[in-house]
Amino acid sequence: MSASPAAALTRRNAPGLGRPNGHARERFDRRLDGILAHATAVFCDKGYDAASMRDLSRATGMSLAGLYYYFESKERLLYLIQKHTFETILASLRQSLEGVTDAEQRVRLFVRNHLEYFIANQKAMKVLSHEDEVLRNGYGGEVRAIKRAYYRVCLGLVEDLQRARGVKFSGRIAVLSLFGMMNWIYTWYHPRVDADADALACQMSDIFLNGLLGADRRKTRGRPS
Amino acid sequence: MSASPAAALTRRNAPGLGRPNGHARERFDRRLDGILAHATAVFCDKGYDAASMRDLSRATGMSLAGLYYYFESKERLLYLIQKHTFETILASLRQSLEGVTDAEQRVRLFVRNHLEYFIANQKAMKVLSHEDEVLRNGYGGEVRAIKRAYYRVCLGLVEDLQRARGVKFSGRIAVLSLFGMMNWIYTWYHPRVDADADALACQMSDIFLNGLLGADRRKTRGRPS
Amino acid sequence: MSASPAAALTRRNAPGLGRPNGHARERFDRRLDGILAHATAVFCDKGYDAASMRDLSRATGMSLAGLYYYFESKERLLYLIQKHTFETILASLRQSLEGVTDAEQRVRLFVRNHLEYFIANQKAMKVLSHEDEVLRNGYGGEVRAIKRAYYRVCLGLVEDLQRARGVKFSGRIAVLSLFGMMNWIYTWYHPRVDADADALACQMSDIFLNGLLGADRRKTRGRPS
Amino acid sequence: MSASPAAALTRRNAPGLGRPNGHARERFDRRLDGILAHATAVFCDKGYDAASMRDLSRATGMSLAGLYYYFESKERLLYLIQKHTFETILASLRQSLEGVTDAEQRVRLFVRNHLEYFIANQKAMKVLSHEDEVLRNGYGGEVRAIKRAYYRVCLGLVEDLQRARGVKFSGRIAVLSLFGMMNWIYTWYHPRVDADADALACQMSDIFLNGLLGADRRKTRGRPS
DNA sequence: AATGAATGAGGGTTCATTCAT
DNA sequence: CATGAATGAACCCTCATTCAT
Repeated sequence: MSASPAAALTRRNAPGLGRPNGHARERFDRRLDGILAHATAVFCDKGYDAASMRDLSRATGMSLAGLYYYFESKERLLYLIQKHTFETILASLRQSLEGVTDAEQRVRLFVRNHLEYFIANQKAMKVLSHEDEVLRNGYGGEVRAIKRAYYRVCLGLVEDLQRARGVKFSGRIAVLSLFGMMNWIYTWYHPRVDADADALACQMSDIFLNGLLGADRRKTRGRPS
Repeated sequence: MSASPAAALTRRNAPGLGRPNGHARERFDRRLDGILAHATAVFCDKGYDAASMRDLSRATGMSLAGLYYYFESKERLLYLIQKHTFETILASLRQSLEGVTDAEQRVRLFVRNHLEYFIANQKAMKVLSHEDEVLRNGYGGEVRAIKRAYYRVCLGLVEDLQRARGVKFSGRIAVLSLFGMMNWIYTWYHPRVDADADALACQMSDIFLNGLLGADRRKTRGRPS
Repeated sequence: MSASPAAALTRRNAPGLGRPNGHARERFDRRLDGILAHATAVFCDKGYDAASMRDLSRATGMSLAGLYYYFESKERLLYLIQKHTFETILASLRQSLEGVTDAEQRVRLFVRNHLEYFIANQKAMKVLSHEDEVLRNGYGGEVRAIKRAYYRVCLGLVEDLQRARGVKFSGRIAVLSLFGMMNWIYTWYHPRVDADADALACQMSDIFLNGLLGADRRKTRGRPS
Repeated sequence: MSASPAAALTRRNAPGLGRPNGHARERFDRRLDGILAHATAVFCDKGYDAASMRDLSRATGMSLAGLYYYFESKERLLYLIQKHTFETILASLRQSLEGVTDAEQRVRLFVRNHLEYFIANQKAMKVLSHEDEVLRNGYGGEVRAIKRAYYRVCLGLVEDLQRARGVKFSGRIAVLSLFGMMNWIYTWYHPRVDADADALACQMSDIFLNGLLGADRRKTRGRPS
């Protein structure tokens, strides 16, 4: 997995086509990542639609036309941000799960990975969560594909757990509820007042796992009359 | 609680100042509610920022200028939608809780009320959830105040439950997690494939309540190593 | 001369066509004059172009549509104001000059009449002076005709003076300079700090008359080198 | 004093930040001055409020959006016109007065400078005179400050004259009357029928100076009975 | 006698984007 | 490698005006 949003992505003006791995390319990528970071902050603060290319120009200190040297459109900028964010969290997840076999531990690791990344990259994650529907056609499809893959990993973990414990519930709703809990934090999380990622992951994992597994052990359940 | 967004709200051109409850007023309010409904749909589909007054004009079949006869600004339109939605759900909640004393039942009722309203008014609830930060100053403040009130009711119910069962956890995080679970459904709920509101409420309540209360009865807990 | 702008003017909806001098007509005219007065104030404060019919509606307390019951257009409103103002000042002038034969006195009376009316009806006079070119076609022509008549009266007085004193100068420039002096006061006159109309008239008459007549008695004249 | 409205003024898109006095800057300023000139003509003909940015776009042959590349608002356009006009006339005045000590000559020079500039730049001067109140806040304040300075220069000259000749009259009213005479010409001056600036200056100076100084030498004065 | 409801046209301004340099 | 200059389309909103009632 690339550490840089720029490195692995096709671009409009990929420099050094004739001389791969050149210094020019590195410099280009570094610039590009810088812009991406600023764009993330701007999209996070104002929302994709309300953010203008001029806002980005101001934030990056680069001219409007200069931006277009790196990115062919505003939409592509959002796409690059979202794709990179998703790919990074997915890669980090795979690494995290490696070698762990216990079903519950694996779910806990999923939650922790998600929240750690979320809190360490709050702005990007808000852009991912909040600007979920704006990308259309090609861009949208690609991002949705990664998202589906990520979702399926989680669903798989939860179904493994079901099998391991012999409990029955809707995996879909369980997983989507979990994502709700986790993704919603962009609306309320404040680093200075709220617990850190690990603590949060612990609490949410508890709620989620107890909620699913402890279900059959409690008495008063069911719909309110 | 008024069944109409229009009825209880001050407006730019309030007709019938001399004869309250007159026919003119009724007709006005009906028109206004119609516009509000269409606007809700448009804001839901395109997002507030991306939706233009021309979109609304098209959707309502009313001229652009005609829209401004009813609403002094696009922002006010969103405000009216959000305020009415919040007020209605709050009123419905109060009615729902009336006479019920069991702490767990009260939490379950909160969840059911929220999800029932959410699913019955999906578009409005998405606009409420998704366009959370766009309203500024006066409008924003008013809506945020109602939201805080709604949050506090929920927090109160959860703390009552804590006291009743003698369990300890962060009410804040519990409640915000619950809201996350519930509000996130606007990103995935499809009436034709997913369970109805009651069933959903039941499952989410179970997860949430078992998650909080069943915690001490399970063994393998805590952070993954 | 009518004391009311309304009485002598053709109107769109002249009530009581079948019963002249009826009470309805009187009431109509009174209403109309009230509107005219408010409109004068609004045009004075914001300028004709920047003033909207809504501003007038607000200022008069009458509905937008109600305004159109009395005046067929915004332009006509300005026309009525300007025409009435001009006609009144002209009528007042004629009365003032009646019986006076001394050429200088007649000029002084012209100045005094102008300034007295100007200061007593500052707002109307500003609207007259400042919105000089906005009226087009029919309306514009009519007002310009009265204005020309007024100008000619003044020119006549000055030429009489020339003949009486046997001095030579451009009557046109003299008269237009005088109008400049007088009309410009709408840009600076403050009732509380500046002298009253009579004193002002006296000073301006002095400047003007000494300027024209004392010319041949002074030595250092002519263009600066 | 700059001969170009553009040269001395801060602008939205000031090119050549890194290379002052570069060709880019010159080209920019030339463009800007051209727009300013067209805008002056349009404001003169239709009035500021009635003139639309689309009118300016048409007059300049530049796109609407292009206009905004040079000027951040319509109001700023008027501001630049007025400020430049005032500054130029003030600078020209200072140069004109230099070395001249005779009090009367100095007043005559003031008049001549004013009228020469007025007639050479009729449109700009009309915009200055007629759109006197539309600028608000910062813009208005700045222009008003220059105007006050210009007024004070004139008042100073007139007071010097008073002292030199030992005559008594209200300097304020004298000066404002003089401005009235001079500024009013935008309402009537036609280059083809009226005398040139010098002749006009001579006549107005005569009226004004004789008016003030010859006052005590004439007999029949004072208010008409 | 007066108004509520409605509109087409147009207002000032900003948008994402391009292209010659 | 990056920008200054420029644009067509669209933005939100207000305009003078009408007409059924």
